[in-house]
Amino acid sequence: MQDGSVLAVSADEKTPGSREKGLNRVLEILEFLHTTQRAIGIGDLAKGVNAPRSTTYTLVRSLVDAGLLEMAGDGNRVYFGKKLYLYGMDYVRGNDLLRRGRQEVDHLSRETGETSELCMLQSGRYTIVHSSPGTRPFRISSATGLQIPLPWTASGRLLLAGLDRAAIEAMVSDDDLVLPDGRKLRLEDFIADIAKAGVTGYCVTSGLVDAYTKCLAVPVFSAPGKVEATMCLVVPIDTSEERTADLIGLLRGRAAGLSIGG
Amino acid sequence: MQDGSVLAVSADEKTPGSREKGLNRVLEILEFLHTTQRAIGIGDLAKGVNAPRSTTYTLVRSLVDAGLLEMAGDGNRVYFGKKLYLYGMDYVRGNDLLRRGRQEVDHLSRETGETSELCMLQSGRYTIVHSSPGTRPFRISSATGLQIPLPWTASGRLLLAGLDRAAIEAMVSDDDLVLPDGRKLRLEDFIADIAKAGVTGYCVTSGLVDAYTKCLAVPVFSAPGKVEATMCLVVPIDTSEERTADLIGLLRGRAAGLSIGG
DNA sequence: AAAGATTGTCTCTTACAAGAGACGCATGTA
DNA sequence: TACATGCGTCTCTTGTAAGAGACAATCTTT
Repeated sequence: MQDGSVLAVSADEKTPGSREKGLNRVLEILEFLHTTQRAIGIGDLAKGVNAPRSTTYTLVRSLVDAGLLEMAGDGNRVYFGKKLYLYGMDYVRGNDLLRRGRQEVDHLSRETGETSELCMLQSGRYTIVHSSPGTRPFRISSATGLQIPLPWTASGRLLLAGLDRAAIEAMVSDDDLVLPDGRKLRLEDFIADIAKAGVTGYCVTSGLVDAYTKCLAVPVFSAPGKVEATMCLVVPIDTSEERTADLIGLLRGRAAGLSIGG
Repeated sequence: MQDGSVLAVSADEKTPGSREKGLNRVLEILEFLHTTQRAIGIGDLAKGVNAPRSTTYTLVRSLVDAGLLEMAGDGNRVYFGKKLYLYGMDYVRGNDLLRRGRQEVDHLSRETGETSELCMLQSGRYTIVHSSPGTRPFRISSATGLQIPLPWTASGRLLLAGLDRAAIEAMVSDDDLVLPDGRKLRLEDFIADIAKAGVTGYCVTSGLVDAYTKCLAVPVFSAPGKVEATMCLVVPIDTSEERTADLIGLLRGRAAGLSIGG
């Protein structure tokens, strides 16, 4: 059985006299910096990942030497380093879908004026991989790279299309089914949504993450039947039926262009 | 007394019964993938970084679980993962200079038709952080992220401007002074070049990396006197004096726009 | 079909890194 | 002048992860 608990950052403290593996500490550090989105002092970093100060200093030094982290302006703060940027560019280069998807998303948001996003599964969770803000006065933006429970989003329903019931259950925890406003989704309904989305080839959700927006998503295939990513538009919840349909049509066309044998 | 020997990838084998730290192995793995620029089998990866197979399997599993690496299409090859891309984007977001520099470079290459690059120091070595190919029939391209000895480039001379003699010597090994064609640069000449570049505010080198190109570089400052990056154009070696001067003027203007109090 | 190479998993040992904590040096604040 | 708080470095111990190597299961080659 898969042990899903990668990076159980805080939470437990199982064995009292247990030491944490250095690599795991590093992974936690990176993840922590990703959430803070800013340079942070090493002391605070140690607190943040709940690691001993001495260990943290050692690890940070290694990472800085390697260029994965950099000391930020002041002198005693750290943040991501150039190496990570370079590796990230390597990833983009080796990944046609991401490269073209980014362009398509930028293009879509300019064309429609709506916020547009490219989403993928990332270690079992929904992730906004690239987003381009719309031209509307109010910005509907979720941070790139943010991990969001799958049931909260239209894309989540598409990304799970094709998986069997057991696989879906394994990816969705009970907490995930609780929406930001406190409502609880029924697992049955979610699974039904997924099935429906798989058939219709698109998905629209209204007022799930917040009360003012509607999310229109379509799948991007990496192989027939395999949903690799989704493209979505985040529009005001009162967008007309007609415009919604138009936008979905547009999305589907573009997604088809991205897909490989869809 | 900085111990420069991070990632002494191959080379020594000092203590016979010595074990390598997991984190270092990971750093080597990442660096190796960066050089190969493609997905690679775990067995080959182990060979490539000269690590035991069992260890490599364990580490790769951790990294894949964490999303830093991904199993590539076939199923038994690995390459960089989405997480690294996300971290890289975080780096870009937190780094005004890089963000604006990338745009400027893209713009410059479109405007001049020449290959344009943004370069920075990366753990003591010259690194092409972003490059945009020119429109010339022959492409002069060095891979992004490639680490090149400082003395081979015009940018290298500018990046070291402001450092004292000792600091320069510490950053340049004897091997670095040997050019690709076998000629050996004198350290004195290199240091003199640096001083001159610091005063004139630009640097031109001809036929250093290869016999057909000339490199025009200007510094980008992050603080008065502190060279954070360089922008450069790679042009045919027979480019006229006049056009060269024009291009340098253009570069200087753009670099000034990027600099913060320069 | 036998021999060889490769792949993924597992076990066991011991070299060594994670961590506790002390230390000196800066700050800040009573 | 004392007292507290945070930073960076260092030392020493011990729990544990790196690594050697055996294993069965595929694929290639001959």
